[in-house]
This record gives sequence, structure tokens and C-alpha cells, in this order.
Amino acid sequence: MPANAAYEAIWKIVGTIPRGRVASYGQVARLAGLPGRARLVGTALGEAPAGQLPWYRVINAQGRIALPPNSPGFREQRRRLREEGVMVVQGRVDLRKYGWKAGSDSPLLD
DNA sequence: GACATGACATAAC
DNA sequence: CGTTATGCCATGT
Repeated sequence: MPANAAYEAIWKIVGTIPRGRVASYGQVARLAGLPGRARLVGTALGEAPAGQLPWYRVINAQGRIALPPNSPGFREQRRRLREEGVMVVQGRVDLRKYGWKAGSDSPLLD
């Protein structure tokens, strides 16, 4: 699987994460048909064309924002998540509540 | 080609 | 909650 094709697959999955939900790098990788390649997801997001992709809905498996705390990117991700109703405390998100599971969309309905 | 780096994950202790 | 180890691999030097 060529890197560029892998990026496309990754971007495609990220684009399907519902508003108000978050998915982990590893989860995105698996859904993109790239099991075990979580790191590539981070790389792909970094190279992603700005604007259309909800990159901020991707966090690590511990429910934590992966960007350096207090970095510009970190603050933007936190702001955008909160904007859509995701509670972020100490750079962390409760995956049991906001984690994206197939068939779930808005956690505000749970 | 060798080496280092990094938006990661999982398991084991 | 921490640390260590291992797997992963595109990118940049």
C-alpha cells in the first residue's frame, strides 16, 4: 500500500467521524484497513489538506490529545472539540462517553 | 543506505 | 497512575 493511497484511506475514515465524537489513531488505522499503523495516521493528519478534515476528532488510545500541551495545535483541538460539545479536562476526553463506536453519533443523546 | 524522530498502540510488570 | 519493551513506518537529515 503506497503511502499516498494510505493517506487517502485515512482521510476518508477521519471524514466520517461524527460531530461530537472522537476516535483513536489506532481505531482510524484499523477502519482504514491499516491495522497496526496508528503512527501513520498522525503523519497523514499532519500532511492533510487544511480545512475540510475534522482532524481534531482524533486522539490517542488513552483519550488524550496527542499534541504538546499548550501548543497552538493543542489549544485549537481543545477549542474545536468543546465547540461541538466534547468535554475536555486536562487535555483528556472520556472515551466511554465520546468514543466513536459504530452506530453511535451524538453522545448528547445518550 | 544509515540514523533519528514522532499527532501511536499494546502488553507486561 | 508509571516505566519498559516491542511493533510500526513515513520523513528528513
